[in-house]
Amino acid sequence: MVIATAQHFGQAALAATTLDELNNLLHAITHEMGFQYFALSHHVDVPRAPQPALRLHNYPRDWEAYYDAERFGPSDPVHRASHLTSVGFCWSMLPRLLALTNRDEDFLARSRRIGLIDGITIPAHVPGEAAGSCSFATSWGKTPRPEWMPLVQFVGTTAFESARRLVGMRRAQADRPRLSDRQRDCLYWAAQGKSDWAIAKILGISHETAIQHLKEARGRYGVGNRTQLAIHALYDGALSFTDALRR
Amino acid sequence: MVIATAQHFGQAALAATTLDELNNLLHAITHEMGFQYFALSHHVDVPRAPQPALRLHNYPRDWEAYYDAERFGPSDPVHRASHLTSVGFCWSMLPRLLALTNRDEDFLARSRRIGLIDGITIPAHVPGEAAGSCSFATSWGKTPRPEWMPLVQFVGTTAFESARRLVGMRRAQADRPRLSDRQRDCLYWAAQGKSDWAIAKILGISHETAIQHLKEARGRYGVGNRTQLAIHALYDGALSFTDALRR
DNA sequence: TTGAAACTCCCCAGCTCTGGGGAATAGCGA
DNA sequence: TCGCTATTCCCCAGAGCTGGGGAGTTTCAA
Repeated sequence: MVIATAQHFGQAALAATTLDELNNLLHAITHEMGFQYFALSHHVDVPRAPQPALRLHNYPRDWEAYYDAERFGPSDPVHRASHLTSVGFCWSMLPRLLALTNRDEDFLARSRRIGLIDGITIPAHVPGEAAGSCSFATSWGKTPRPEWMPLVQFVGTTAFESARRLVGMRRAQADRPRLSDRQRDCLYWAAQGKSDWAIAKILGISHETAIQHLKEARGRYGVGNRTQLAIHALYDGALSFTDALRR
Repeated sequence: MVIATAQHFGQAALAATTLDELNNLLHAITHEMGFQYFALSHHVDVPRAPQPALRLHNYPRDWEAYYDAERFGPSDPVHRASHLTSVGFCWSMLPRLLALTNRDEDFLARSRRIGLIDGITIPAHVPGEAAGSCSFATSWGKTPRPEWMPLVQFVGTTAFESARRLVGMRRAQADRPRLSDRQRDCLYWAAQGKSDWAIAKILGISHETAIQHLKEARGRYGVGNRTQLAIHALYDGALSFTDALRR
């Protein structure tokens, strides 16, 4: 019974006390759902990450070495696609989700060659933390069963949450920079490509004041230019894409 | 059969062409899952939001007026809790998820008084977009059935994704510019705050070449500065936050 | 009342970015 | 072979951004 499987996994995963335990649970459920491989990770350059990052998987060993050597952690097309949606997706739908570069194609071809034929990736995002996902992959001949999607979605999300708790990912709301209203106003327009001068006109303040607000905003985020300022604000939700893309 | 219900909803939701259609689907599934109310929304001050924000619900009308008057959109404790996790949670567990202020307690008490006794909220985050969630609530006497959690999780996530697509949160694939590998390399570093000169050093090319690649990249996206270039590339997945935030 | 924070305004030097040109090489497919 | 794209390199002028100063008001909470 599918729903019982899900429930059982959910309870076990959230009760797990070590990553090893979770790893074993993932092994079992992966096969139970008809997959051969799983990979649960943060989308960072794991060996070089400054913060502890998640990575649990049973992909072939060669693959991990290749992956790290090429630093795919942050630019893996599957991961990039998972940043665009809140639901799980089949790898076969990648070309419809984003424009693949030559490198992406090479990467995917290579993955297939070592046995990762098709898979499903479940995104897992928590504002202010590194993006992550939980993938399940099939090898030769097998294809993911679409009717199991609800189960896969639940398992992936639950597994990720369990892992997050186990490595103590939760970041304090406190250490997130807070912008003042005026700083956000200026950033809002800056993110739309307006110059300091234009922002000043729009807000009805002097050129120097607009400069001052953005200077202060950069300081709060500890960055040295507008581009990084906008990116950080987007990431922590101070700014949204719908704010930034209306030109 | 639970899994069939989920599957059917998933297909219908992702095939829906209007918010009305989705609204009807949510009505139906809400009752099918044993709830009375649903609310799918972006966590913003909806009536004052500069950009279109999602909000579909069948909560009592009084509630919406109260909610907007008090500007709970961004500070609703249920929403705040949903920013701390990637899985759904029961409202009854709120006190274990965050420290509730007096205002929070008042808000929850008032919600209960008008018939929102208990509920489950499924977070839905996409990096760079306003945070959101999909909640299902019960009225008098009924309590959420924990064994339906996997189903609720799936339905909530899928409904949110469907709504996101319907309000055009995501741009069509067709008009998405494609960057060359080298352009993306330059942008990758530019998004990390590197100057043209630094990018050139890193990639081992001349200063002028780096400038040229970024010039061309701006042209492809039809934007006039680095900030907008980075934002557009982040939005369409050519660049990921983990690329950009690794300083 | 004291202080902190927000908001406002000003100056300047120097670095960085942008848009306008031009041009050569290599590869790939029609 | 021709044309297209990607990649590399170069010059320049002007606009824009950044970091370093300083300084006034208001508001709100301790």
